[in-house]
Amino acid sequence: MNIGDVAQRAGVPAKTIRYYEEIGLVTPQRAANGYRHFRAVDLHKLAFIGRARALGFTIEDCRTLLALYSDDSRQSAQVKAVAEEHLRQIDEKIAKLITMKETLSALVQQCAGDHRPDCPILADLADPHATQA
Amino acid sequence: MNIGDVAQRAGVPAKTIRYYEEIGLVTPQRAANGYRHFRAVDLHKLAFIGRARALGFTIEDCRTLLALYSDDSRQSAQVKAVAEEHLRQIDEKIAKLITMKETLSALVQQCAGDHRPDCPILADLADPHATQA
DNA sequence: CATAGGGATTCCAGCAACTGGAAGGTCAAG
DNA sequence: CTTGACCTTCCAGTTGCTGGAATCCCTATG
Repeated sequence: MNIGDVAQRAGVPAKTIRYYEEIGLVTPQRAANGYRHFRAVDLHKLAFIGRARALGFTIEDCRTLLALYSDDSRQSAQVKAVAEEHLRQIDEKIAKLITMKETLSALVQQCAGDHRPDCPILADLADPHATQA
Repeated sequence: MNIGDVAQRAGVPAKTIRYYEEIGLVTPQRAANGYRHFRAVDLHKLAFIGRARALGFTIEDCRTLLALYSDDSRQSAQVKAVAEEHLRQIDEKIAKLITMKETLSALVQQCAGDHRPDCPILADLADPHATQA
């Protein structure tokens, strides 16, 4: 299969696949004409990576997960550890975003949003301690 | 004030302040010795930016917000629009992260996390449709 | 007055993970 | 033989800094 096919089937852009090759995540063979030639195992690997990325794993995590995947002597605890650490980071991000959301939506609600210049959002950014309720 | 003072008071690293100058967010004066010289207004601006960044606004948003802030003829609706758009993006990110979290934590819960190689996390990444309950 | 320290300066490089675009080679169909 | 859809490489840009090297400046102390 050529890169276009794999891209479509794995749901990963061709550009991204080339990038993955560049950083050594995948190593497709080459045809005589210089085209990359992907076998079923490459496709499978790319789909794996695609799903891992969709779950927010970093590229380095993907590398680790792929290594574990093809390591018969792995222990599921190793995989779980990677996933749990990632889960922690997701939780952190969510917490941060929710804090932002709360602060910001409170300000947005206080803002008239009309033609007048007075704006509690700007007022808070300018000086949060002077925020007139 | 020199950059170190401003950094401390505005809660923005000196490196970052230099970067902000480079991209034209702030334009401190220069002393005879080449040192950046910050006035109260610069400090205020940097604190403003710092707070906006803490709320997750992009640098471009900061530029817009600063422009609105110093525009007497602004309409609060303009500010509100920027904030609401940002809020939408925060919501999107949260939603994405929560989806990830749900999927991933379900997998993590199914994983024994012991010395054996069998792992539903890897199994799902390898082939989500074959996931054996 | 020499020097040591704690600032400050510039510039270059790198992070993460792509993405866009230019310039060109290849292949199958009509 | 040409057209159009692929493919190739390489370079640059994205976002928002951050680290480090080499060098300069200022103040205080011995």
